[in-house]
Amino acid sequence: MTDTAPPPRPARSAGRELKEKGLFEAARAVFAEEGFKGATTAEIARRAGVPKANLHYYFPTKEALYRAVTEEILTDWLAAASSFDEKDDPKEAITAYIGAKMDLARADPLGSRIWASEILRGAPVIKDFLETTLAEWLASRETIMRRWIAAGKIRPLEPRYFFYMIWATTQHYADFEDQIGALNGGAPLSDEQFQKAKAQVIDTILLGITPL
Amino acid sequence: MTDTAPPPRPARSAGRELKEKGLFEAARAVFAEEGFKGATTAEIARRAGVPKANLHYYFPTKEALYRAVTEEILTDWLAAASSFDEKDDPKEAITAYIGAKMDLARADPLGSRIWASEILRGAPVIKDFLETTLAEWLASRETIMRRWIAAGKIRPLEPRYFFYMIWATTQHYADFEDQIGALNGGAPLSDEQFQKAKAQVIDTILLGITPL
DNA sequence: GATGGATTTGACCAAGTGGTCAATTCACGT
DNA sequence: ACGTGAATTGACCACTTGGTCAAATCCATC
Repeated sequence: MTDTAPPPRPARSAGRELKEKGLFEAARAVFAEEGFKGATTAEIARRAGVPKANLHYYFPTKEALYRAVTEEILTDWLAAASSFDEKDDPKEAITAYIGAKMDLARADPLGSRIWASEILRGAPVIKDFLETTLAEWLASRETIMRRWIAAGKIRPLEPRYFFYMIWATTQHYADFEDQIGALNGGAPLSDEQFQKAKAQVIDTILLGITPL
Repeated sequence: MTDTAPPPRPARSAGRELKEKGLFEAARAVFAEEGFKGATTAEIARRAGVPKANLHYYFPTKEALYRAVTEEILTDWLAAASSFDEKDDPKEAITAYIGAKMDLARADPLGSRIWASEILRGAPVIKDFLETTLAEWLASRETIMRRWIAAGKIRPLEPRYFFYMIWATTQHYADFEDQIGALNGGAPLSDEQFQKAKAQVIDTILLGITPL
């Protein structure tokens, strides 16, 4: 993920990677808050504590930085998605998947927000990912779901709308963290609250797809 | 909604309201795509087909325009929310509410996207609404839900996480319309597809909260 | 058709934008 | 100590930003 565009050749210095990481994280925060267009390289550099010119030494353009940030997010998404495949039993697979997605939303809300912001502006950068990798992932899991339906393990439903519900709900805890906080007396969800929410999401969805 | 800041007094001209409406709608589109900071008054004026200086005649600042847009969205949200209260039976009330929220997402995706974008940037403009009106709405509906739980009409659960699931899922169909389209072969959901999705969301959530 | 306020708009401005560049400083092998 | 390439950064540039303004135009009423 850090080999997107290293200006010179071997890129060995540990200090270099550290600074690159600082800019990378600052960029995540600013892109998450302001979106691609609203984010400014000056603000990113300021948060990373480096002069703006130095940012452009590590990342030639704002878009290169944004693409680097974006790529990592897609990787994380796929990693969480793989937890769907670890079990053959629908209940276990879905429990693991929702749990992984909830944990990802909790651990990396910025990633989820950048994704959301990217979709809101028409997904210019990740459209290809959506149309190929994500579409394939979805299609193959739809096949699995339909097998479960045929086996009577879950009730008949359109698998894709089922996944949309999972994506929406889990990502809501990242994207709308501020709204949830405002409704929680101004404080973000505690770990206990979050665990309870996670359990409830899992229970509700599992119950919602049981055969009648 | 149009009385936010009418420069002169009686504001009677029909032409005036029409032009204001044009700017208003253009602003909705641009704010939805680019967020508050990313949106430019020049772009809004361009889409509305008027010179930028004219925009500033009707709306003195970009923020005034944004606030006008935002206010209408909150009104629409509350209108849809009221459908929760029309029935005493949980099944009917929840069905009506989810249906209304899905229909709103379908009819006005821009409003939902502006809301999402506003939350993503920390909700500076609607924070007060979240902490007062929305918090009160939620608290009072939580009371209703707990009554249903006590009566054994729905299974025990934390009402607020239940509502988050509804909000997340319904708004997903607006905020992530482009993603859904990309996963639908590049075309937005047809009316039939959308109706099916709506029905499935309602069925899954209702089933997910039935007493065991 | 003259009056006067409502409306329109091109020109303009100070501040901010992404990005460049040359001059400097640093780290390290010799 | 020296040389060399990597890394740093202040100054700068062309362009865009939100917003202003005064001059022009419209239009209902007299």
